[in-house]
Parts: sequence; structure tokens; C-alpha cells
Amino acid sequence: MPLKIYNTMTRQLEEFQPLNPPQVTIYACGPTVYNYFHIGNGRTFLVYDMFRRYLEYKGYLVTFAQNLTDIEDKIINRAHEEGVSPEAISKKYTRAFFDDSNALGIMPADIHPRATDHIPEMVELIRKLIAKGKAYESEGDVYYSVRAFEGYGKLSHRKLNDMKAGARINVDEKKKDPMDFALWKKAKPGEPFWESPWGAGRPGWHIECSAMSIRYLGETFDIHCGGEDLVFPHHENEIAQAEGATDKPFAKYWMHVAFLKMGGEKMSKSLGNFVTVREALKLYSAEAIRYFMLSSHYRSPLDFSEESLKEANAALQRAYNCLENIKLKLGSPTGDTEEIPLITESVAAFDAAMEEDFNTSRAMAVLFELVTALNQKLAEKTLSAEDITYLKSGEKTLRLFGSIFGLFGGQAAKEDENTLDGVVKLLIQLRQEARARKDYATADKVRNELTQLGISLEDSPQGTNWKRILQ
RNA sequence: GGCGGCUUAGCCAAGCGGUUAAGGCGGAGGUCUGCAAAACCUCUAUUGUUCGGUUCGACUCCGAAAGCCGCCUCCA
Repeated sequence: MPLKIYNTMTRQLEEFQPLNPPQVTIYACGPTVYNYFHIGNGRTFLVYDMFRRYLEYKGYLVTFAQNLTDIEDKIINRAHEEGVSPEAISKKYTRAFFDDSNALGIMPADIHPRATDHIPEMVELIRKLIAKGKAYESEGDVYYSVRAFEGYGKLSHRKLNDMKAGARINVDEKKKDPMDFALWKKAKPGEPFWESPWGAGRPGWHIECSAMSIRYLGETFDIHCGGEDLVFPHHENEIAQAEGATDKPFAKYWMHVAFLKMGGEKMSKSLGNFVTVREALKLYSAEAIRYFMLSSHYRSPLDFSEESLKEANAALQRAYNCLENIKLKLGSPTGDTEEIPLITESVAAFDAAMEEDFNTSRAMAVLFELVTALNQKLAEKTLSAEDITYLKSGEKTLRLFGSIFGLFGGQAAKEDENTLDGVVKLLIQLRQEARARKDYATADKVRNELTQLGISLEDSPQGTNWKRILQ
């Protein structure tokens, strides 16, 4: 079965046919680095990561580019507030972006182009647009003449005249049409600037994405993704800029991630109802956050709450338990270099779900159905050679699914884990001795104190096992 | 005003024109255990916001209503 993708442009599910298989080119809108990013942004980045992991698993050779907007009004404002240079701000939060992304288990993009490194490309694109009559200079600014681009509005499915009806119109003498948008902004005193044919200034809000995607992925590429709120005007403008200049179709598939909500409303910095990834990671593990984000479909809004993160954590624990119980049952660690087959029915069901526009919710259900099946096998008193193979296959299959979601990586440092293991085993032994002489007060004390420390002991006919209590 | 989306069990969340409406959390039983905890197993929506319609048959298609959310302005 082919992969199907919902394309915002056509508002339909389309069969995914890359321009040059097995190559797949993806451009994803990244952050403006003026602040720590919040988990709403995190959802979008996590979804990109899942797209990419799945496509790679399917055998595509993915080139994934995600930009960093490092020159923009917000950065300049922030710099003024803090009394530092805009570069200092963008540098600090670029670093934070990489740190936090990494902490969430997000794979770095193949290319992370920065706006300020691509001013010449932007100038060139603007020059082309002016030459083609799609843009005009006005007192040191350059604007895109929206009505000169026939397809304007085709992505967001709106007509210029409809928008005009309800929009608050900024009376700007320099614009020919209120909907025209800035490609180049004349520098104000104290602002960073670059020289250009139109004088000193800086690029407008949208031009960087057109310029950098063309530069790295070509004039036409496969997938362009972003948050839902970028459909208009950002992506609409990108299309106008790119197609207006090249006369070639820009992105083939447009994918948009729905919002993360909090308290029933869109999480946003202006509303103040946000939690940064940094803060969230103090309370929940990266994998719990990932599980939560991928437990619903990427085009459905999702409400963030402490409760839902706890649920996610409990679910994740269940899957981890299964993996752990297989390991305990089979004794030795199962090397993944072994020739162990996958559980084909599960893989097929998982694929069928993912091929339906990345239905992670359904794919997650497949994962848990396998967990239950493996647990049932684990509950049997005696295991045949076949059963053991089945368990090994199950483990391998679960780990495969986990790798697409970025789960089951384990989180604690291994060296610490070894020391800890020795210590806990010693305590288990002491407790065992206390139990043997029916000194249950001591036995219970050991267990209870360990529980307080986040370590739980579990007695079984084969002996006592321990594990960390996920939080 | 224009455009779009959502409404499924206590909660989160999927599929599907006709088979038992996934899965997770929670809850209830049970297995194990010195007790316990944990783990595991089993069970947990005759019903799909409401009202009409199409159909042999609708939660699924169409229409209307109610409620909620979003974009049209920087925003992932």
C-alpha cells in the first residue's frame, strides 16, 4: 500500500509520489530564536521528526532542512529590552533550540540554514521579483505586489477580496495594496542591516524560507511542513515569492500540524498559556512527552495537561514493562544483530496505519496489541523454542516501532546504572536474608525505603527484580 | 463578514456504510505473594452532541441546530 498524505493545497489525501525517488526533500519551518521554544512548538518539531523517521524507515533517502530565523523584529525587540545585541539573543536561543530539541530526542536536520547566512540569496530573489514586475520598491522598502501573482490564496483557499472585507487594514502609504507584504525593510536607526540595491535594510518575514528552500532543495521539492498557523500568510507568501520568481511549482505536498492547546485554547506566547520544553522536561521524561504528542493524529488539536502527561507516562511504562519482562524471562540480552524475524502481522498493521497520513494513534494501538500478546505468552508456565523466538521477535518488533516514535531508548546513563544495579542487588540480598529468618520488619523497611528513592522491588517465584519508577 | 475544523465510554483517543465501535488511562475482578506493592491476565460504550433526510442498512453520507476551537495580525 502506498503512503498517503493530506495535502493542504488540495485539501485531500494524496498518494505520496516523490519527485525523484528514493530521494525525498523536506523543508520545515523552524523557530525564530528569540526565546525558549514551548511545547506547542515542540509538538510541531516532534511531528516533523516522526515524518522523517518513518520515511527513512520506508527506505527513502530524506534530505531534511529546517531553518532558523535569526533576524526578525522580535529578536531586535528582545535585544533592546535586555540591552544586548541581536546577535547575542539569536546565538543564545539557537543554542537553546538545539539543546532542547536534542533533549526531546529530535534528530538534527540535515541542514539548519540561518537567515543571516543567506542574505545574498534573498536579495537575488527579490531582484528577480522586481524584474518580473511582482515586487516594487518604495522609499527603501520592497513590497510584494500580491495582485501580480495569480495564484495568491491558493494554499489557504481564500480570495483577496474576501480577506479585505474583514481585515484590519493598516494604512501604510508605502504599500500599493494593503495586502502587499514586505520583502525588504529599510533599516531604522540602531537596527542591524545589510547593504542591498535598495539601500541598507534587512529581509522581510517570509523571503528567507523561499530563498533557502530553493537554495538547498531546489526550485521544486517534495514536502513543505509547518504549524497550522503558518498556512496564511507565511506559506502563502512563500509560494508567491518562489513561484513568482521561478514560474515552477514550489512544494509538492503541504503538511500542517495542528495546535497544541492548553486549557482548551491554543497555546501561545501572547496568551501566556504556555510551558517551555525546558520546564516540561523537568517534570516529565522526553519519552513521555513524545508518547503524548504522538498519541493523537497530527492534524487534530491536542490539549496539554498534567493529567494527560501522567496517562502517557503510565502507558509508556506498560510498554517498557513488557520489554523488561521479556528480558528477564529470556535471561540474556537479546542482541539485535541476531537473525530474528519481525512479527509480520504487527508490522503490516503498523504500516497500514502509518501509511494513512501518519496515523500514529492507530499505530500506537498496534504496538499495544502486540504488548498484550507478548504478555500473554510471558504468562505461560513453560515456553517452547517457538515461544522464545516469538518473544524475541516481539521485542525486536516493539523496538522497531519505538524507533519510529523515538521511544524505548532508555534514559538513564549506563555507567550509573551498573553501580546502582550492584547496590540495589545487595540490598535485595539483605532483605532476602531478613525474610528467611522471618524478620519482616527489616525486609519491609528495605523495600519501603527504596520505594521512597524511586526504586521498586518486585518479588517473583524466580527471585526479586528491581526497576526505577518512571515519573 | 470570509474560510476551516471538532463533538465517540469516567478521561484521552482511532477505525468503519452492514462483522465483536481500536488502543491507552482510570475502575472492577483474578493470578502471584509471609503481607504487600508491582507486574500480568480478564472484564469495562446495544451506543456514537441533537434533530431531520438518503439507504435494504449510518456513528460513518447529506442537511439543519447547539456547543467548542482555529485562521483571516507576529505566532509551530
